[in-house]
Amino acid sequence: MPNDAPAGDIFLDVFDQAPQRVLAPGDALVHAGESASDVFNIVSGMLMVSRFGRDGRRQVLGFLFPNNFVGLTATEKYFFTVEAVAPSIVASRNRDLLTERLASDPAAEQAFVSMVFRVMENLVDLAYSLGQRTARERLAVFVLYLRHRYRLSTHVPDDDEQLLTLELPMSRTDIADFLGLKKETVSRSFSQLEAAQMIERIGSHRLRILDIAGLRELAGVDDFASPARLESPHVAKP
Amino acid sequence: MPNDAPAGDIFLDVFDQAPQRVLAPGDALVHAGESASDVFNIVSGMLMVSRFGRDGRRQVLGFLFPNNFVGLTATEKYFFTVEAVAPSIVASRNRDLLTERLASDPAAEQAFVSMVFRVMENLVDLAYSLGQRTARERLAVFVLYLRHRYRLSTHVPDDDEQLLTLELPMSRTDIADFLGLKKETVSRSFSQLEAAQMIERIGSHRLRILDIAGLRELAGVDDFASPARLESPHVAKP
DNA sequence: CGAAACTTTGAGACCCTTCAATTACCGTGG
DNA sequence: CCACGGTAATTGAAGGGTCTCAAAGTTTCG
Repeated sequence: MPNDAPAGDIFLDVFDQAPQRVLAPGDALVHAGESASDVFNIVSGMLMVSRFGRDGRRQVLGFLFPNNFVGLTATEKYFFTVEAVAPSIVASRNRDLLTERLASDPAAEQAFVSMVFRVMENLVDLAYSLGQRTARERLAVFVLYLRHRYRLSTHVPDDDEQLLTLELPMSRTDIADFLGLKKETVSRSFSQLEAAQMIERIGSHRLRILDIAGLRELAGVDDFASPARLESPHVAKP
Repeated sequence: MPNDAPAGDIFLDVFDQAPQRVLAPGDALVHAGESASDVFNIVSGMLMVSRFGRDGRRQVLGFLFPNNFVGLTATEKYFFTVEAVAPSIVASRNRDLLTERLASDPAAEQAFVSMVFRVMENLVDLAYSLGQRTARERLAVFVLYLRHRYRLSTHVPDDDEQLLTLELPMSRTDIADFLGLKKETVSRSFSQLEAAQMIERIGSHRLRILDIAGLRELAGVDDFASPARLESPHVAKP
């Protein structure tokens, strides 16, 4: 599941000195249907969470950055797949260890629950994008989303210059399956954002943000996080 | 947030003898942006959870049935709106009461967390529908979703005859905003399902399922719940 | 350096949307 | 109980955005 990682995810200390795994792009960390006995924490790199339909269609649910947790599930089996999109290192622990940690420390439990809610809000944002936004808008949101996640993961100030250059280790197909589009549409939409002077492509896996205000305007959000969360219009009953 | 209600949501006992509110269709229970100091439980009727964009676009996130909980949020403000779509009765409690209940009873806490994960899985299903399915498929899923939720809410056996007749108290626009479509498309897709002998419309707010196998085939799921959760194909790395 | 894979761009088709008109539903009042 | 008016739902026709199919260009990596 997608997942933010603000400072205080203290429960992540269960991964201190945990065994680590090295993943190459394309390597799977968990397959849907597998037993969910282990939980994970991203040490470095980038991973992708997705859900498959029986006919092979795929919805990417989010991307995972360093200090993001993997292992949310209601049942004892994962119903989503997690795989690396960039070379990555992942720490793993038995789920029971986490469960004990949470049970014995209310602050950790609290931090965990709060993380779960952040994941849920990310899913709500994704649903809003998929259901309501156009292709160009979705891509603008995506760029801001990546920037936001890089910022959380690096703890760099929000206006830092280096956040204007973004790495895109995933393929166009991955982006397409995240945004509910086809890869050709993703390419075309990138071209349009570039023509509008909002971004500049640097090769095919890096871009530079030229007009963040324009992107925010197009996306309809100030930051990626919390669009329309503070106040909003709603259907008036005459 | 959408929400299933299997038997053991024992934490709902905090709503015993709680004050109740009566809502008419269109009445809001919570507005996005409002303080989240209260939590709620649906006693009867049907409500709808939605998220608004600043330009007025709306994504409906789910529908709420009796014994569904309202009040999930990471922050102290709600970022979604909940309103009645049918005449409803809702019980309310101060959030602190629930917090104490959960803190003092591990079983209740466990049940609560499990409910949160179910909500999350519903959001994942929604994202999959919005991103990957066609209009007709989405509507087929919607019909099965309603049936599934009615079943959970009534505790009637899965093959019960009465689950073949469904009430649709919400408007076509509500359905459209749930499925990421326009109301005309919803109408047309209903017509197509009817022409395909899968459903029969009875007035505009009731329908009868004629071919549940066909709907499941079209939706790509056996039941509404857990499509592709058990096992799934996934991208092979050549 | 060269081949394979990925990305971009183009042209045409299709599905959903938009705009518009008709029909059905439903609450109100006679 | 029926007539009426307003709102919601359905259906039709035309348009637009995204998808499909195809080819050219670029990147990556052995």
